Amino acid sequence: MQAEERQFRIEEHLHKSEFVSLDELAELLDVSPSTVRRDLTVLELKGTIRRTHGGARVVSPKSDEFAFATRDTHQLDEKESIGRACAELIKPNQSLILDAGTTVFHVARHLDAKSPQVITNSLPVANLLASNPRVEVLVSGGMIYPLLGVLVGPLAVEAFSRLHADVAIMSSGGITLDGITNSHGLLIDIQRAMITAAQRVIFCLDHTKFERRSVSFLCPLDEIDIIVTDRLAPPALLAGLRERGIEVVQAA
Amino acid sequence: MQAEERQFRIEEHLHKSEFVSLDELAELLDVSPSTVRRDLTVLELKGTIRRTHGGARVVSPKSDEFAFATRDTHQLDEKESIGRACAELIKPNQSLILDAGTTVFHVARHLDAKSPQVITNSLPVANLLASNPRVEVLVSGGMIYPLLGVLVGPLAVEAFSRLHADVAIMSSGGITLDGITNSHGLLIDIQRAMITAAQRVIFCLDHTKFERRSVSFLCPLDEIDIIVTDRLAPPALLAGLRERGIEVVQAA
DNA sequence: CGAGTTCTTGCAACATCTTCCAAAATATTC
DNA sequence: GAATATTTTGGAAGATGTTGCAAGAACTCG
Repeated sequence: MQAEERQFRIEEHLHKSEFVSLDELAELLDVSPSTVRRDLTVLELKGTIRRTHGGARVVSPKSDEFAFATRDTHQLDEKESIGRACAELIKPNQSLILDAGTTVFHVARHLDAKSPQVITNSLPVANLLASNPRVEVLVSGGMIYPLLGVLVGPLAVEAFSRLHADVAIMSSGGITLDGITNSHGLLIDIQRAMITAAQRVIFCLDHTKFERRSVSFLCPLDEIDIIVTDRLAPPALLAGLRERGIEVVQAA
Repeated sequence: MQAEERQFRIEEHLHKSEFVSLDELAELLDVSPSTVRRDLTVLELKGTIRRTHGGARVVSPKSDEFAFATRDTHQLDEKESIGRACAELIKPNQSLILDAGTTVFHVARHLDAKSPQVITNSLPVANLLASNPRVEVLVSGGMIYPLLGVLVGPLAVEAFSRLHADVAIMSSGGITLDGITNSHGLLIDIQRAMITAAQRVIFCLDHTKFERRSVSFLCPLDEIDIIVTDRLAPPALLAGLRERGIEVVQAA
């Protein structure tokens, strides 16, 4: 049987059953587990499926929650501790702008009743804080970018360009000594407006973002006040950041 | 069973019962208590549940669904059929403004991919449609009114006063021959802006809203094009509405 | 405070994954 | 069509992840 044929049948099978084990597939396709593994790797790269221990699942299960909230368990520990550490930097009664990244979502979870005013363009963050009567949540307008639940477009940019906050809590796709970069072009304008609207700017970046460059340039380093990261961030780059006057916090 | 599958079933179970004991889960999933503990730790990190001694609870009772979506089972059948009937009135490719009432939420559920452009100030509606990649959802900005998940305030009013749509689908607290009334003062300005922004105005009102007057006046009858209601609406008032040129649809 | 329960931590057994290599299948060249 | 590259496949060794258990710490409740 051809590789493509096999992979097609794996996809097909997954549409029916949400999850398949490796052995199941090996038997179904009558090939060795090794071959199935290779096929799964290809399919995962293609983005049509997601590998798990012992098998594979469809990319988006029936869950109606947003992709990142359920799917993204990458660097979960790191993001969690970054979230806690960043929340600790916030003083009571400060007004905050919250970016739409997955790391910032974890910050929101730790904010609790600390800050009475939060401005965000992230639906997951809005949903999270909506149930907390002690937090006042202002949602920017905008078009929903489906997978991530981010509000984008001119309405969002304008909302931020006309508001003001004490602190902006941001995340992005990459950081080098040349500055911060991010992958989604749609987000760049909004993030720029967020940075401009805030007195202080905090970036939450797990170690995988260091020394990485994404497609679009977001801002130079001198616009950043604090960077919160985890223990595994490369010391060399951290030293460089400190040299430029940026406060670096490493979460436990 | 897979770790993910287990965790999904734990979440699912918790949505039903608010609290589960460790032993209960261990038996349900047929794994050791240790494994359940580990799953709970992961889920807590993800933020979907909260661990307690001896088990786990939902993160905050009915947090991810807004009050009305769970609590309001009043006239559920009626609202459901009104929702369906109203959705049928929409022609493909019309742009819609969706109000934040519970009845309108049911309309959204039946829209499917009919209308590629939806504008709303309701978080529940936004969440609902966000997972549908074929619908373009524009969210008005605004402050979250916690219990209902409605976006209110100047940002919301302004968003609607600067947008335009073919149809506005509205609901409210009461209707008489004198016009439409609603209870939340905060919503009045926004609803007025919605009505102004739309070419045609549809009101979805179950029979309990008829001959009732709420605190604030919203609009006179001549701004309404269509009213969708259920079988139990009082015929006298319906006749009066028809006399004034309003199209009345009674859902089965 | 103390008895009982529940939680954390470290550990060993087991399953699964990755990496590498040799055999088989397929493609390419002359 | 034979000889030689290239790709694909299956398997083995070692790394990594997962699970259940037990001992000690921490918590709950009377």
